[in-house]
Amino acid sequence: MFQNFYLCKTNYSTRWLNKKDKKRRMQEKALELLKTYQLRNTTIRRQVLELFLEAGHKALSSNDLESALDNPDRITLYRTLKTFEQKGLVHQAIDGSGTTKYAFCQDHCSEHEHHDDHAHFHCSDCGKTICLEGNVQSNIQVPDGFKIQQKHFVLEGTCADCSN
Amino acid sequence: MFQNFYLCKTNYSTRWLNKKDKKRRMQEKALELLKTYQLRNTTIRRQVLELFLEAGHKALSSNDLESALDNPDRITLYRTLKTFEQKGLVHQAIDGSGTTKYAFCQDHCSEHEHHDDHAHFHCSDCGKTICLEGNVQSNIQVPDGFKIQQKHFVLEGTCADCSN
DNA sequence: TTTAAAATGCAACAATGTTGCAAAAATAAA
DNA sequence: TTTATTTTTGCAACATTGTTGCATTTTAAA
Repeated sequence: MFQNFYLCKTNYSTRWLNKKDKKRRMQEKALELLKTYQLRNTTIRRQVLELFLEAGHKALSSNDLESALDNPDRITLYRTLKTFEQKGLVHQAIDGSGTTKYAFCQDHCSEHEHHDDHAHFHCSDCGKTICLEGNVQSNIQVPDGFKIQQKHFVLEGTCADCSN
Repeated sequence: MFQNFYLCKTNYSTRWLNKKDKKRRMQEKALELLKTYQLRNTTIRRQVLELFLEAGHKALSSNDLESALDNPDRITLYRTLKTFEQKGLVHQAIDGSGTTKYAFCQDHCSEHEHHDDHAHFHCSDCGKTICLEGNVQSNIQVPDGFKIQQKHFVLEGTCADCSN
C-alpha cells in the first residue's frame, strides 16, 4: 500500500519534471528561432511559437491558438501567423476545412530550401489536421500555359481517436 | 465590303444559334438531372444546375453563382449547393482558397460509384479552380488507427490567362 | 537613455456561412 | 381540377473567420 503510493508519487514527480524540462527546451528553441529568423522577441510570438513546437505535426488554427493562450488579441494572432508564414517558420496546412491552419516547418524544411508540397491528414470528425511524411507522384496533366508552384495532398478520414 | 459585312453577319448568326442550341440542351439536361436525382424542379435549382453544366470543369463558389444569377437568395443558394452535394450532383473542389467551391460531377462519377479522389488546379492569381483528370499515387503513411475516406490533390499556380 | 522602426491593441468593417420560422411552391392524392 | 402534404424558399438574426487603418506601446540599436 505504502509502496504503491510511493511509486505513484515518484511517477508523477518524474513525469512532471520531464514536462517542465520539455517546456523549458521549447522556450529556448522558440527564442532561438525568433533570433534566427530575425523576428523581434515579443510575448505573443514566443507563446505562439512554443505552441507550434509542442503541437509537432499537428496543424493549428488561429482559433486553436486563441483558446490555448490567455486572452490574446485576435488580430495580432492573425498577423503573427502571417509573419511566421512569410518567414517560413510555419506553412499552411490545406485540409478543406474552411479555416486556415498552420503547422511548424519540420526538419525537411530548411531555411533556404522549402518543401511546400505537403501531405496532410484531416479528420472529418474532430477537425484535427496533421502533417504527414512521404511522397506523392501523379500523372495529372494541366492545360497548356498553366504553371504549377505548389502541390498539396489532403487525406481525409477519421483519426485514431475518432475511429473507436 | 458588302461581302465582309455579310460574312460577319452570318458568323454572328451561326454563333448565336449554336449558343442558343447549347443553352437549350443545358436546360433539358438540367431538368433531366433533377428528375434522375429525385429533386424538386424549382427555378433556382434549374438555374444553378445550368450554370454548373456550362462551367464544365470549372468549380463555382456560392458567390460566383450569386453574381451569375439575378438577385437570388443567398441562403437558398447555400442550401441548394448542400443538397446537390449530398445527392452527388456536385462535389466540393478543395483548393485552399478558404471559400467552398463546387464542380459538377462529370462522367467518371456515376450515380452509384463516386470518385471523390479529385485533383484540382487553383490559380493563386485569379482564384479560378478547375477539375483535372488523372491519377495520383503516393507512399504516404498514416498513423495506426487512422482511416482514409477521401483524397484530394491540389495543384496551385497560375493559369494560362494569368501567366501572360 | 534616447531614438527609430516594428509590433500591438482597438474599432470598424467585410466575407462566408448557419439556424429558426412563417409563407410559398411543388408534388401527390382525391 | 381542387385539395392536402411535404418541400423549398425568403427573411431576420446571428456566428465565425479574416482584414484594414490608426494611435499607442514595445523592441532593439545607437
